[in-house]
Amino acid sequence: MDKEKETVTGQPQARPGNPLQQELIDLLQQASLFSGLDDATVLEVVRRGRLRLFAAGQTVFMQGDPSKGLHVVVHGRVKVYKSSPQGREQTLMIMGPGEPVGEVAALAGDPYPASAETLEPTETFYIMRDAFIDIIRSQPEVALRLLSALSARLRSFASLIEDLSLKGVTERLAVQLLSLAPGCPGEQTVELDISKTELAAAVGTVPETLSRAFQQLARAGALETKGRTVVIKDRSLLQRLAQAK
Amino acid sequence: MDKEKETVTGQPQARPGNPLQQELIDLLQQASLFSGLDDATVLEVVRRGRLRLFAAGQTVFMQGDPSKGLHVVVHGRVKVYKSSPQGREQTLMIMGPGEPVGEVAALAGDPYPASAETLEPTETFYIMRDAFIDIIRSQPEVALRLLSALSARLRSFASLIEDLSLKGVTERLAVQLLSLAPGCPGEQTVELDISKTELAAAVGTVPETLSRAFQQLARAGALETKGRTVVIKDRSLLQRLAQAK
DNA sequence: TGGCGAGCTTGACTTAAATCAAGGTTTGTC
DNA sequence: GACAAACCTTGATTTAAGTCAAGCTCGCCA
Repeated sequence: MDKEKETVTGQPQARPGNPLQQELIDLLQQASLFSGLDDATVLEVVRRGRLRLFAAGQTVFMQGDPSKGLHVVVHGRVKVYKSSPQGREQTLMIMGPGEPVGEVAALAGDPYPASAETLEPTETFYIMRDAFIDIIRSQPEVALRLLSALSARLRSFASLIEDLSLKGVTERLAVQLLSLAPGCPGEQTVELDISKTELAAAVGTVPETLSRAFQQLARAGALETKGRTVVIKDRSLLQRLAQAK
Repeated sequence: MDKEKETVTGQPQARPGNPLQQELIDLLQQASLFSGLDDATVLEVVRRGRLRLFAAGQTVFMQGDPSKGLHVVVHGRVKVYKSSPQGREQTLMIMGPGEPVGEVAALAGDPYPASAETLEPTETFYIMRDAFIDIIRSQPEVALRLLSALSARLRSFASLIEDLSLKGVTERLAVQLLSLAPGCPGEQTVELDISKTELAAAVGTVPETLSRAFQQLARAGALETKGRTVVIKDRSLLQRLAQAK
């Protein structure tokens, strides 16, 4: 697996614009940022951006890099994270198809406040900063949608802060698992879509501690695990275990 | 000091509109959310909101309350925080004059994701949700300003997450102190504008641990403290001590 | 001015979680 | 199908930070 990094300025691949434009328009209309806009507007957006391809594990941007534009994930997944000099990482969010990445930096023109890398082969639609600013200025609908995307993110950051500060690792893991499992009562099987090492970074801990947290939840009777498969045996118990320590 | 709490629905005080309108317009034009707007627009905003007065330590809203509108701090300060059942608190941010409070909930119409209380006697300008939505729809400028306010907040939340997850208490305290002190080199005196107990909640710890963190910084020669006065003796050392543990 | 109380500090102790080290398991590749 | 490389788990140890319990300091009010 080629893990060679690539700076923001490099262009992994740019597809020719014309034959695929309709496909792209369709894709962007799925994205919450642009959905519900008329074709002409989306066409304008498409004209001003381009597709970029990334291999699995490739860096999309690094914290501190100057921001030149923003990405909308077309398919694949992008992890946004902070890392310490000692090599520990805290995942801030994992963005999937339709979700924007790097828009905060693009808005302000500041350097990226965090790093981003792909978790799997990923394609993004990339819009340069100036074009993006034009679009939100001329399309109030887009600005409103962006506002609601940022609000949602603020809420999720606030609860991550709460959990990191006021809860223990086991509680945070329980929270995370509950958010992955769509929430019907009774037994329920969840297939993790990331490695446990990645899950540890998302929960804010190291793999060893994550492993012990899984043990604790299993010993309590809330779940069972086998590899990446998690069987939630007692959702309401798990909910109780997710409360502050 | 009357510490009696008051729900969001209660109205602490509503000033009569007319004679003070010009004063209010001036105040709002200072607020980053509305600055640079023409008088007519601001007048429209003023018409659709009202002033509210809060005593020191009074609850502005509680996490989970239904959100009815948003506040812009006119004077005083409001602390936004999360709290655990065990009574520990994590401060998310402290908002001063001109800054909006509760706008994320107001935008989405969701319950407040955190609680807020005043740190001192405070006056806010309060706009009901519907009026606020109207304003951002009809005033793209306001939407853009709100976007930049939310972006700034996201950046600060992201770095709080990073610090909580990847740094120790002493490092976080150093970060906090650096952000309070405007940043010229050489010796510098900072007067804390909150109690050390409040500072502990902002740094994400308890007063006992905060006290020991101050000791450590003092023993290292970075600063000296006396009551609420902090003398930064070696700013560059403090910056080094603020790096990840 | 004296005393009361909140806020702050200090010390001893406990607990949670990171680190270190090693062994086992899965996965993917040739 | 065998091997290597990640990935994951387990145990032992260390360290950071929270808790508990006093005692102190300072500002405020009677």
